[in-house]
Amino acid sequence: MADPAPQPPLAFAEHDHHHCAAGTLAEAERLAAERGVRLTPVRRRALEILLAAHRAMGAYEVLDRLAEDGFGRQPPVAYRALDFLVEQGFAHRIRRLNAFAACLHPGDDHSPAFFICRACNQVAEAPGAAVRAALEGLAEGMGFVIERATLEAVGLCPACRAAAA
Amino acid sequence: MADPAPQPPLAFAEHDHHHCAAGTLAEAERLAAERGVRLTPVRRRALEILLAAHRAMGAYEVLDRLAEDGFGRQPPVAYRALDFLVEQGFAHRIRRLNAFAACLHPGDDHSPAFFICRACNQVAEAPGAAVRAALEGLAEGMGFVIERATLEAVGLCPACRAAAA
DNA sequence: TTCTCTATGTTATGAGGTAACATGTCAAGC
DNA sequence: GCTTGACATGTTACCTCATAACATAGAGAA
Repeated sequence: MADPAPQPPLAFAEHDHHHCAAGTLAEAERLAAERGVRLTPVRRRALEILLAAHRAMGAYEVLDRLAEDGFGRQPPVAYRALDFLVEQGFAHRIRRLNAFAACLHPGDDHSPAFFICRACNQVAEAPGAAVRAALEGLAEGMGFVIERATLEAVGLCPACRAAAA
Repeated sequence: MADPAPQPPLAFAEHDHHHCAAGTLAEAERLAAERGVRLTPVRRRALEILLAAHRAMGAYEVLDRLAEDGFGRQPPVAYRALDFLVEQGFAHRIRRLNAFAACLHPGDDHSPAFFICRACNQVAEAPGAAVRAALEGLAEGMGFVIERATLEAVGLCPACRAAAA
């Protein structure tokens, strides 16, 4: 997975990353306690890794970091932690990239849309309510009941578009 | 890939399948000629297989059928044919299923949305223009330029919903 | 304490996907 | 009619992603 550009901002807009990561982690802890699920060391560490990277990461990449920290080095270790995070809405799976990314708004609206820059691989998360509504409109017409939706766009982020021009 | 239900209809509505398959194949041939690209035997056969199955199929499953018909039995044989079909808009890739499905409206609007029934694995294709527009709205706000979009919903089709109730 | 449920760790294997190179085929131009 | 170049097909070999199945260990309830 190439990573040529020097870390363009996440929502394609500058922000204080350390602050947002710490806040999100705290929020995840609060939600886990509230829901009676356990944010165990591996799970917590996996979330920290995703938050620190601030980009989509493959499961095996997360696994390597976990192994460095003394956790198991077999694939299920990473997949289990990541699956937990996704179930709880603390992370998202980006199917187009076979990768995972920390969720920046745990607890909110959970049909986010993703914008994936094909040049720098950055992923931006946007509230997908409007898109979801449009999809629901189609579904109703055919009697289909939506449970989960994958909304992913591939293209160029502002920075890479400027660089390419 | 389980296939428990007895082939519910594609757009979740009854229709003459042989007719729609033949028509789509003819249309694909016409478009290929018009565009100056070659719908060679493997490619044509791959499309026939997808049309006949009338559901999403994994690349290796398509490969098995191609091999039975005397084509190569190595993965690239299937992937190349399928990639061609996707490029030309004769088929779609369903990321959620790691699978491919014939397009029923080659030549039309090509940002279709897919509805995947988790019970019977049927996939319905719907014109995604409205959904696409909503996504464009989000993208504009952040200066992102969309090139391709993946719009996939997982849920229950009318038949399976009725069966489950 | 003991039982049970959940989480972690390991082995092994399945499924999806591609790079690189050799061979074949067809049509355009000499 | 031969050559050449572009594109298509076939093969080997390999990579990445993902999960099934089973063993072990901790945490919390009775």
